[in-house]
Amino acid sequence: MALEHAILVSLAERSATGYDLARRFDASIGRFWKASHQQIYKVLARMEADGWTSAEHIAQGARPDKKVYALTEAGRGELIAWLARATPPEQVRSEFAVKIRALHLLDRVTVLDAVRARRADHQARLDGYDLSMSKFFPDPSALAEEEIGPYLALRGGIRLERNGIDWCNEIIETLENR
Amino acid sequence: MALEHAILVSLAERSATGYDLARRFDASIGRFWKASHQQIYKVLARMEADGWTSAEHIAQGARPDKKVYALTEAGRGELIAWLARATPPEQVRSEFAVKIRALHLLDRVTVLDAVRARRADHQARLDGYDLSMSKFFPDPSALAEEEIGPYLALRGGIRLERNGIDWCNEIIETLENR
DNA sequence: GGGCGCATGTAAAGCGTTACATGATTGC
DNA sequence: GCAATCATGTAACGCTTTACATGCGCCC
Repeated sequence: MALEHAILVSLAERSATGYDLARRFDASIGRFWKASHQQIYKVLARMEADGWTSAEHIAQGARPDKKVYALTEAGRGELIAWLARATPPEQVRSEFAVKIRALHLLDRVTVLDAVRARRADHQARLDGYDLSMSKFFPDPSALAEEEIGPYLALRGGIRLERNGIDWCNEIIETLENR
Repeated sequence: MALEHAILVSLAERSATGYDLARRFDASIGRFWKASHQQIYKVLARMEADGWTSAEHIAQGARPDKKVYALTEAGRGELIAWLARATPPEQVRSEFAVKIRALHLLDRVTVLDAVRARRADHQARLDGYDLSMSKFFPDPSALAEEEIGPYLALRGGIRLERNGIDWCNEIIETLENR
C-alpha cells in the first residue's frame, strides 16, 4: 500500500490539515503506520493533484494560514476499493530479533540488560494503550458502529505489546536458567 | 540498522555466497529481515570495500563461478559493536491494522472473509515454524550455546503468529456478536 | 521443449529519513 | 529570555522494490 491509504482512512474519520494528520500519525493511526510531516505534505499534494482530496484555504489572522483537506468522492471510492483489495501479508522487520539470533556473541549480562530495557519499553507503550482504552472505550460492550474498527485496532496494539513482553520474559528465563 | 548487520549475523554463522544469503533471507533470518538478492549483492560489494568481508573466488566447471564471502576481523568487530549498541524500538507497519481501523466502511461479510484469510495465513506460517522447531530443536532443554539465539528467535516468530491468530479470532468474535 | 536451480549483477523509480527553513503567539 | 505550539514546506541522501539481463545443466 502506502501512506496515501492511511491518510485516506484518517481523512474519512475527519477532515484535517497536514499538521493535524502529522499529529494523528504520532498518536492513534501511527500505532501501525508512522509518517513524518514532510512525507505527509508531499503525499497530500499528490493526492490533491489526483483528485482524491480537495483543500480549503483558510486564512487565520494571528496563526499561519492553513489548508484543510477533505475526501472527495473519488478519494472515498479509492479508499473503499483499497479496503476491499486483498492485503498481502506484511513482513516483520525487527532489528531486535536479528540481534537475539546472534546473542551468544555477547556476554549474558549485556544481553539481559538489553532485553529488560526492551521489556520496559513495551510496558510503557502498553500503559499508554491501557490509558487510551479506558479513556475512549470505557464500555466495549456498547460500541457505536464507527468505533468498532478503532477499538479493535487498539486491541491489536495491546496484544502486540503484551506479546513483546511475554517474549522478553521467555528470553530472560531461558538465559537465567543455564 | 540496516541489511549489512543482518548479513554480518548470517555470515558469522557460516560463510556464504550472495546466492546462499538470499536463500537464508528467504528462510530463517528472513523471518525478521527480508532482502532480495539484488539488495544483497550491492551491500555485499560495499561490505567488501569496507573490509568487513573477504571474498574467495571459486570457479566451478559446469555451474557459474561463485564468490564465497567470509567475515574479516573488522567485520566481526563491527558485528559485536552493533550487537552491543542499544536497539531503537522498531515501529510496526501494518496495512491490515490500518484497514481494521476503517472496517465499518465495508460490509461485514467482506471483512470477515478477509480476516479469516489472514488467520489462515498466520496458521500456515505457524505450521512451518512448528516444523522447524521439531526439526532443529527437538529437545529445547538441551541446547548448545550457539543454538539458544536461533531457538529464541524462532520462538519469537511462533509467538508472533499465534498472537496474530488470537487477534483475528477476537475480531471475528466481536463482529459476529452484534 | 519448458521450467527450475545455480549464480551474478545493472538500472530506474519510488519511498522514507534527516537536515534545513520560516515566523508569530503563548506560557514558564 | 526560551521553549513549545501552530503551520507549511524544500533538498539531499539512502534504502527498497521492480524490471531487465545472462547462461548452463538437469529433470519431467
